[in-house]
Amino acid sequence: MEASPSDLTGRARLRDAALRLFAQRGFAATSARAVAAEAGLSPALVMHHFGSKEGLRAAVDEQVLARLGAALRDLDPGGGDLMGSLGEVSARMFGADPVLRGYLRRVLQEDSPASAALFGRLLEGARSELERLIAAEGGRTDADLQWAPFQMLCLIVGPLLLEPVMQPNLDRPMFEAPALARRSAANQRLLRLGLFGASRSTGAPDTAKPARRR
Amino acid sequence: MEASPSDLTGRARLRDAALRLFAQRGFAATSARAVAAEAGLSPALVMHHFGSKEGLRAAVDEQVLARLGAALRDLDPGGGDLMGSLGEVSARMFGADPVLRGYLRRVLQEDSPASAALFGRLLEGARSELERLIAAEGGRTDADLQWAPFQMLCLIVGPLLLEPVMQPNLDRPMFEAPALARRSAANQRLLRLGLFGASRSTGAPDTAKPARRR
DNA sequence: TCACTTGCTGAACATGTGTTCAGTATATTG
DNA sequence: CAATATACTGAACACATGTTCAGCAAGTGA
Repeated sequence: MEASPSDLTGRARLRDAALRLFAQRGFAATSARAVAAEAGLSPALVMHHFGSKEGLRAAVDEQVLARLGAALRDLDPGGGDLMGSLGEVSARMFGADPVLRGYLRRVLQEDSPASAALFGRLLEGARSELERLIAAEGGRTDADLQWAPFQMLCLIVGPLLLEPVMQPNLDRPMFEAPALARRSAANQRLLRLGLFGASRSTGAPDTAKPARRR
Repeated sequence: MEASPSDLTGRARLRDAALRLFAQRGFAATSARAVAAEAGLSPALVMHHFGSKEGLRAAVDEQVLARLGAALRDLDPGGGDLMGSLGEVSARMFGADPVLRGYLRRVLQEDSPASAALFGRLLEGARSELERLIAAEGGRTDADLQWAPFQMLCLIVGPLLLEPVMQPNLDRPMFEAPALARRSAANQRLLRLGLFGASRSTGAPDTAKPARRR
């Protein structure tokens, strides 16, 4: 059961409103007054609770990164599905919440140390995932192992970053479940076989159905 | 021979200064006064020449898209190198000019119709490139042909978008020539063979040297 | 010479910004 | 009950913003 907005404390409502507006318009383009109005509260309350607009941003960052960190943490345990788990988490995180998507898009666009650190964690995840992938495939590869994790991340994070310009070129929402599943499958196939390999059925089963009309 | 800043007309100097600052800080976070100061001119001149700050943005957009369009236009003629030509143009465009890179990053982050249209053109380029790739490979593929062009673009545009968060995780500049060449090679290999295919020497020759220390 | 356009400026205006502060309810604690 | 802390507000402050406007200097054509 979700708590209705008016049930939350002022602090939480301000933080949520800020998350929404920052995701939509960006930090610089969002005024403290707009946040307060969205939350139905007084602008002065922002200062009371967070000290400054920058403090508000920090609080929002913290909450988002906590949510993201939690999601990334219960990613490992299965260990079986190989890189499909990244598609999983991306589905659970990004697919569910367009606001979170927008905010993450903004964060990954900055060049603050915090952003670089977040990306570093994603990179580490991609690296270990890649190692498992390689091991499962027999340890044989001619690929550029320094760059491969970045390629993985580009494939996964790219659609998130490009959503605003990509979506108008598609006929169905990019982040609904079937599209996500299809993308995840396409990424796995690309990484394992390239565009031209025949899909021999070794390794993970192909769970994707091309469930898109047209 | 480059024209020194003081040789340019006020209008051009304002536009160039705006390009620089928009690329660096974003549009919303850049004041008309800051642009004027960067150009060594009066803020009122922005209004005189462009009517409004939005007009200034339009002028900058126009110039950048013209530059980009020209670069994309003399991409086709060769026709031989397959998708390597995209690496080529990306090297000539993005590698050369960090300012242009920053600005393009900002543009691809917006959700204006102009941005979507620009991406649409990139997408079309990727599609035709992909068709040539498939034809050259014998026309046989199990890949997801609807999604494949997006995958290509993610691999190419991803490093551009992620530069601010990626660069701190690397020990060499991402957009110097050898890194670009290496990335282009890695992308070609990934698309053709995946991470695990043996690099049989059919098709385009492998022109990349892993010219990176460490 | 005059009139006229063009590039450009300084000062000002109205508005929106982040932030401060005194003060008011409401609850909690002694 | 009084005392105190907490959540919250309205009005104000200092400042930055986009924009306007009257006017200056310089070049051009008649």
